[in-house]
Amino acid sequence: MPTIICKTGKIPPKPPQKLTRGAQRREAILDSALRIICSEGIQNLTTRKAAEGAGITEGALYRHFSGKGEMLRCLVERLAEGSRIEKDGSTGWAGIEAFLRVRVKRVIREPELAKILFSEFMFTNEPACEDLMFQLMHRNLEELSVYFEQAQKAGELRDDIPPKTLFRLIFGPIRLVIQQWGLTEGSFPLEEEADRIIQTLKSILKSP
Amino acid sequence: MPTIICKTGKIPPKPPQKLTRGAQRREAILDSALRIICSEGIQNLTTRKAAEGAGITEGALYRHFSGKGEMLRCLVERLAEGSRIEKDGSTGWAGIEAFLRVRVKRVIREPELAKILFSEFMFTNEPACEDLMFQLMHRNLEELSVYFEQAQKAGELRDDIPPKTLFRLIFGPIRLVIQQWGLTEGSFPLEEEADRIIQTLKSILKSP
Amino acid sequence: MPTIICKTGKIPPKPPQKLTRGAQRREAILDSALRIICSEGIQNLTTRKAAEGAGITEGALYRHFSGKGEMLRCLVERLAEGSRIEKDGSTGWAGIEAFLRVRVKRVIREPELAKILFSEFMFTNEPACEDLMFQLMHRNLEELSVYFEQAQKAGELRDDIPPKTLFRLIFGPIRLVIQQWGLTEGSFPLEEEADRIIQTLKSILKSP
Amino acid sequence: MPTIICKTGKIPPKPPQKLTRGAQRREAILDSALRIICSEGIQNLTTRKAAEGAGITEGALYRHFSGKGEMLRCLVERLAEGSRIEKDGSTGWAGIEAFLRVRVKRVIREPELAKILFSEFMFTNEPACEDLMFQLMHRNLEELSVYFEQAQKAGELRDDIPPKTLFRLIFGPIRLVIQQWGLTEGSFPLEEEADRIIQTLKSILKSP
DNA sequence: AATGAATGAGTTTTCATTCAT
DNA sequence: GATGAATGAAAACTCATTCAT
Repeated sequence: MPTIICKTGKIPPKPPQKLTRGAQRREAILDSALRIICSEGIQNLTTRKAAEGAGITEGALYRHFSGKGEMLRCLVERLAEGSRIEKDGSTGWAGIEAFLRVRVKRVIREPELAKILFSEFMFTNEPACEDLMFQLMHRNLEELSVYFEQAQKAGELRDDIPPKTLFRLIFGPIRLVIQQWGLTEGSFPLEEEADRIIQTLKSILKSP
Repeated sequence: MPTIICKTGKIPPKPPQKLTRGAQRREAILDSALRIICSEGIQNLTTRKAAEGAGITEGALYRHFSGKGEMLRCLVERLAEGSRIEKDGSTGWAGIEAFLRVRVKRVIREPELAKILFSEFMFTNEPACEDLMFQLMHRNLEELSVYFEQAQKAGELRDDIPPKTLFRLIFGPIRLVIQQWGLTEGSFPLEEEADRIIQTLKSILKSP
Repeated sequence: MPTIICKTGKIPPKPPQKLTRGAQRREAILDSALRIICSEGIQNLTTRKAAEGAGITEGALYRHFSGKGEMLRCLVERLAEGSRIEKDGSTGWAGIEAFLRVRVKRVIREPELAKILFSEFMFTNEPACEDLMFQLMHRNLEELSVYFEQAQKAGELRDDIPPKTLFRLIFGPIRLVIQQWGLTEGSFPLEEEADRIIQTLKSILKSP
Repeated sequence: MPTIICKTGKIPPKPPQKLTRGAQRREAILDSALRIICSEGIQNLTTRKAAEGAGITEGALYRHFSGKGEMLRCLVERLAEGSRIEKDGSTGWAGIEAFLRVRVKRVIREPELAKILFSEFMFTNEPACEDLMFQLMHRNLEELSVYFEQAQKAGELRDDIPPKTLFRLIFGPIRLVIQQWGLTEGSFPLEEEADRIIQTLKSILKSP
C-alpha cells in the first residue's frame, strides 16, 4: 500500500494524503521514540519518555499502539519504507547512484537517522522487528541487483563481480561514511564525501 | 591460542603472566555480558544476568566493577583492544590485507563479535564509552593510512584517492560483510566472501 | 477538630476546602511515614513500609512524591507548620503560657510527636530538611521574644535576662518534659507536670 | 568498675590504664561510628563505613564486635559513661554546677557529641540500646537529686519544688543550649551562654 | 482520546554477615 | 587479626501495562 511508484520521475516532497488526527498522533509518538533512541539509545527508550515527547501521558500511548513492542515495530517499518518511497525512474548506473544519493539526502534531511539507519542489530532483539530488518536488507540487494544488470548490459559496470560482492563494494562504503557522519555529529560535509565515493566507485568499477 | 608470535622476533604482546583470581572473575563477567548483549541486545543486559552468567550473584558483581557503567566501559575497552594486538609485520598492500583478515578471523573465532564489533552507535549512549568508540575508529584509519602510503609508493595502490575515501572504500565492504554474516547467524562462508572482496579491491584499486 | 476559631473573628487559617483525592493520599503517606519513624526509628523508614502503611504499593508512592527525600522534607514541613497554626490572641505572660500549652496539647493529641518534635538533629542529615529545622527553632525564638517584651513591659517578667537566655530557661524545661514523656511512652501525666513547670517558671521569673 | 571517685577533686585527664591493642581497635571503630552518626545520621551508618573509618575492612570489624548491634550498644555505653567519670567531689549547688559544667566542657572537647548526647530517641529503636538510654536519664536524675537535697539543706536552693521539676528546670535549659550549639555547628560561645544560664538559675532558684 | 492513579515485576545498588585463605 | 570474595535479603526507584473516570 505505501509503495508509490512515481512515473514522472520526480520526488513528491510529501504525499498529499492528509493524515487523520489519530494517525498524526501515531507519527508524533514515533518521532518522539526515534528521537529518544538516537539521543539516549534503545536501552533508554521507555513508554513514558516516548509518550511525553509526543505531549501525551503514558496511558494515552496505549490508545495508539497495543504496547511498546508494536510501537517499535511501527517505527522500524517507517524507517524501512522511508527510503523506498523516493525512487525515481533512473536505470543502470544512474539507478545505483540515485539509490545511494537518496539515502545520503535522507540522513541529511533527518540527521538522527544517520545513527540508526544501519544499526540493524539494534532492532534484531526486538521480537517482530527482526524479520523486518532482514527484509529491508534483502530488498536493498534486490533493488540494486536490477540496476547492476542494467548497468552491466549498458557497459557501465564490469561484469566479472557477483552481485552480492558488488552490493558490498558499493553499499558498504556509503553505509560507513553515513555511520561516521552520525557518530561524529555531522563533523564533515557528508554530501561531498559521499560524492567522492560514488565518483570513485564509478571510475574503478567501470567495464575495463 | 590467540597469542600470535610476531615474525620479527619481538616480545609477544601478552606475556604469559597468569591472570589473578580476581581478574579472572572480571573476564568471566565481561564474557557473560558480551554473550547477553549479542543474544538478547544491550537493552536486555542486566547486572543480574551478567552476574549469573558468570556463576556469581548480583551483589558479588559489585566487588569487581563499581557498577553497570564501569562494566560496560571495560567491555568496550576489551573489544577495542582485541584487534590491535594481532598485528604482524606486513607492509603495503599485504598490510591492508592482514588488517582486514585479522578482523575476519577474529569474528570467525568469536562469532558473537560479528554482531557488535561494528555497532559503534550502540555504545555511543553509554557515558564514557563514546570516546572509546571514536578512538577505535580513528586508530583504524591511522593504521590503514600507513599501509596506504607504503602501497602507493610500492605501486600497488592508485594514488589519486584521498586516504579517508580509501579507508571507506576498503573497510566499508568488509564491515558490511561481517555485519551481514552476524545478522544471518553465519549463513554463508565468511572467509570466502571476504576473500572475494579483498581480491576484487586489490584488482580494482591497483595503480592503473 | 484542630481548627481553632480565632477569638478576634478573623478567617480561620484552614479554609474548609476539601483535600483533593491526590492530596489526601499524600497526607496518608506522610501519616504512615511519621508512624514508622516514631515506632521504629528513622533508620527503619523505608519507602515500602511508608507506602504499605498508606495502603498502596511502593511504586505508587512515586506518583505522590519524587522520592524518599521529598517525602521526608514534606513530613518535616508539616511538622513545622503544625504548632504555628493554633496561635490565639494572648499577649505577655499569657502568650508565653499559651505557646507552651499549645505544644503540650499537641503531643497529647498526637502522642507519637513527643518522640520527634524536638529531635531536630534526626532530620539534620536529610538534605533540605536542615534549613527547615533552623527556621523552626528561629521562629519559636522570635514568637516568644514578642511575648517576653510584652510581659516585661507589663511587669510580669524580670527584665534583667537577655531573650535568648529566657528562651532557653523557659522552653528548655518544656522540651525536656515532653521528650521524657515520649521516651517513657506516656508514663506520667504530662499536662500536670507541664503545668507545674509553667507555674514554677512564672513564680521564679516574675519581676522582683 | 568504671566509676572512679576522685578524692582530690581533680579530674584525671586520661586514665593511665593502657589500652590493649585489641581494645584500641574497638575504640577506633567506635570513634569512626560516632563520627559517621554525627556527620551523616544514624540512618547512614553502615558496617562498611564504620570499618573503613577505622582503617580496616568490613570483615575485620566482626573480630571486634559480634555485629552492628553490639557495636552500637558499646557506643551508647561509652557515651553514657563519658560524663560520669569526671565527677569531682563538689556538693550542694556547687555539685549541680559541676554536673552541668562537666557536660558543657565535654561537648566543647568533642563537639560532635553536641548533636547526639541528648538525642535519646535516636537510639531508642536500636534493640539493646533502649534500656541504656533510660538508665542514663535516670542516673542523671538520681545524681542531681543528691545535690538538690544538699543544696536545700544548705539554704542554697528553694525547697518548694519537687526534684523532678527541679531536674527539668535546671537540666532542660542546658540540654537546649547544647543542642542549639550542635545544630548551628558552634555558632556561639557555648561556655559563656551556659554560664549565663547557670548564674541565672542560681539566682532565681535560691531560697527566698 | 486522554488522564492519573495503581500494580507487580523488574532494575541497579547496598547491606549485614559469613567464610576460606 | 585481617582480607576479599561471596551471599541473600532488602533498599530505592523504574517500567510496561491496566483501568476507573
